[in-house]
Amino acid sequence: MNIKEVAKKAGVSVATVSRVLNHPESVAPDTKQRILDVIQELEYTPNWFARGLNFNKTDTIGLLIPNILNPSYMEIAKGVEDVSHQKNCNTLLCNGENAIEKERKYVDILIKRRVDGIVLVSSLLESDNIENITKQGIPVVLIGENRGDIKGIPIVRIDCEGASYKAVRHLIDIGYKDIAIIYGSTPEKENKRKVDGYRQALAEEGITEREEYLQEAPNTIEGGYIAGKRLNDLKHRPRAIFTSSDLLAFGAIDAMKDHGVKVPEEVAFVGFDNIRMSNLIEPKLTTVEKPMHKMGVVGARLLFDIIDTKGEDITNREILLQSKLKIRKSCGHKERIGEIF
Amino acid sequence: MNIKEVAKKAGVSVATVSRVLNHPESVAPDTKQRILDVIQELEYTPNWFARGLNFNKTDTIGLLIPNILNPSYMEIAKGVEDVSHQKNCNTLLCNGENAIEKERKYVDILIKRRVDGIVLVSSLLESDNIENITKQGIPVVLIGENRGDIKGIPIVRIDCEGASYKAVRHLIDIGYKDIAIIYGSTPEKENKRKVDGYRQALAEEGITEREEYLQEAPNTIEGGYIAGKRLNDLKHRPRAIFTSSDLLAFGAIDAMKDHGVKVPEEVAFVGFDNIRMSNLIEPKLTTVEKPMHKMGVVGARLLFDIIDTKGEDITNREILLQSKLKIRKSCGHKERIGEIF
DNA sequence: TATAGGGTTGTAACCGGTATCAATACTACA
DNA sequence: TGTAGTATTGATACCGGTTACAACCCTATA
Repeated sequence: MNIKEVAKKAGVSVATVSRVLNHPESVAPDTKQRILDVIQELEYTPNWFARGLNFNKTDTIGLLIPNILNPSYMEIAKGVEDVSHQKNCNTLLCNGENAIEKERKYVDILIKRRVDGIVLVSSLLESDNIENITKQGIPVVLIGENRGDIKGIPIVRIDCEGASYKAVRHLIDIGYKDIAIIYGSTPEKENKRKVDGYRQALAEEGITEREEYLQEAPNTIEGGYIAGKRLNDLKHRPRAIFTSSDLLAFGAIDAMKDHGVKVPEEVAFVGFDNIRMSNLIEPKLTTVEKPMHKMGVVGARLLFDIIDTKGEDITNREILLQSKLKIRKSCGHKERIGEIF
Repeated sequence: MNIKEVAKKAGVSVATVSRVLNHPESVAPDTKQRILDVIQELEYTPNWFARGLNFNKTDTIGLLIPNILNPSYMEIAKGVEDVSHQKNCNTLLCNGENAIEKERKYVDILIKRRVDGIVLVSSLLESDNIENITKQGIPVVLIGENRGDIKGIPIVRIDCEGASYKAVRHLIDIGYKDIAIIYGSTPEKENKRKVDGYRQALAEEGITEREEYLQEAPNTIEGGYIAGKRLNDLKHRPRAIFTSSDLLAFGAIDAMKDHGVKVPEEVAFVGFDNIRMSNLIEPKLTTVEKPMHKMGVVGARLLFDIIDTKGEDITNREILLQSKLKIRKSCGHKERIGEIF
């Protein structure tokens, strides 16, 4: 089942067989046909390793996401995979599990496997880790918030801070003042920005910030539940809660329901991401629509641009996609709020 | 950055360097240390392809699932990945997108890449496709329903038919008679079994089956919505709906709400899978608890058993995991049902 | 002192391909 | 007919490792 067998059976040299596969135009038509027939008959496919050894190319990209059970990341992954598949390229999906050591380990593996490029989604990695990748000649593209100190690496993101500002601003506009935030503990930088946006909206309105209204939690439904419960246990309970992800909102809303607190009548909610489930829960969740699939697509395209052009000055590019607030029932209505507060 | 450089710098032959990496016990301690120092200094890692060419082993398994946006499959994937990662093995996650051609294409890629084994989750592939894999000496394990005609391939599954029977039986027990089913169009075999379980429960009770109560739909929230709407538009509307997945239930419940039909007062629901979201929607969904993560773990362990032992008569094994009905609010209460019907 | 045997190392064949270069055959043209 | 030019093919070095085998050194024993 190797090239020698094919060559022997077709009565040619291995070079000719190799040529049929790589430069078919340079082989006489009848010889070519004979060889192709033998290839088909023997179901021969060139050895993956041998090819790699010569070409040093794998037609594989690495995709590292923080958590494969988080639909928001999976939608980004889907976008990346769609492009990658279309480019006849395989995707090695790695699950960082919100742990920097695991991310590092995966990156090492990806480098070892000589992937053609790497997409990092909301990565926890620090700049020297990432530089280490590019130093090996492997292109990298970031999707989601940057750690801030990483320069020269192309990135696709949304304006988290601005989006959060607008979300909280909306709560203020419809009458809320006691607004809390539940933000994920990872990725740190991204959530810091969301907190910044929240703070800015409050500050602008002269609302003094309460420290106990800032709740950090693991970015999961369970995390949201715990943080929601904590907020609910406060003496001075918030009337509205902004969460840095929809999952956190789901958990917090569940906590409210479990403790007999009505949403949105007693506590309003605004989430972040607009995952598919966000308009299926009760009440439908007002949330920041993050163009997840598109982020994946754009990020992957950018990566392939760099791979195909060997990266001629595409680096340093930053692509900012638009997000917008999707207003649903979970933050109540102006009229009703007027009645209640 | 190749083995020659290391050898030169350490003043030894390439063979000795290679030995340090593969059979360190056969190298004199001081030589070994000197070489290790050079390796560290030069940040040398053996070329992936060259190693593969010699060992014909990739430390990679392939994992093919029908849809990466379906949380039910992702939980299985997580289980597989957990084991694989623990085994120091990489996982190549492939998204079949519910299309047999895409599955075939991915399997070809996985074979070409000489993965050490393949896990197929609820695959659409036919027996000859799968035999083609094992013929190449690549172990395969199936998770989820079998197509029925595939023999000699180990499989981890639950009793879909029995679970569905019990689910519908529960609806009957609490007083429902007009029970519809919404089942996913893929994977065909799995859903056929669920329909069989549904039918059996009805037949046992002498309830005549209505053809219009059998609704097939793509296994997504959107599919559930459409099927739910269709059922709702019937002249003789069902009083209870069993769905072959939670996603379908979510969509159908959403359709009911949009059309002002109360759940569970006017239509009861029972889903299948028990994905994380199923007890967050309103009303909390009664559903068949499928041990997804465990299925992934068990399936992956089985695969590694076969890989490690070169498959000595482990084939033919079938592991049946237990599922149970998780009763929540979406199918109403006996008392209340008594009032309504 | 000669020799057997273990420990350590180097040489070179090999894994399965690709690509360079030279060799050959064939054509066209002077 | 001689020769240049082109099309086609084969022999072989090479990609970067692993490993069988041989060679060497050294020590222990007869």
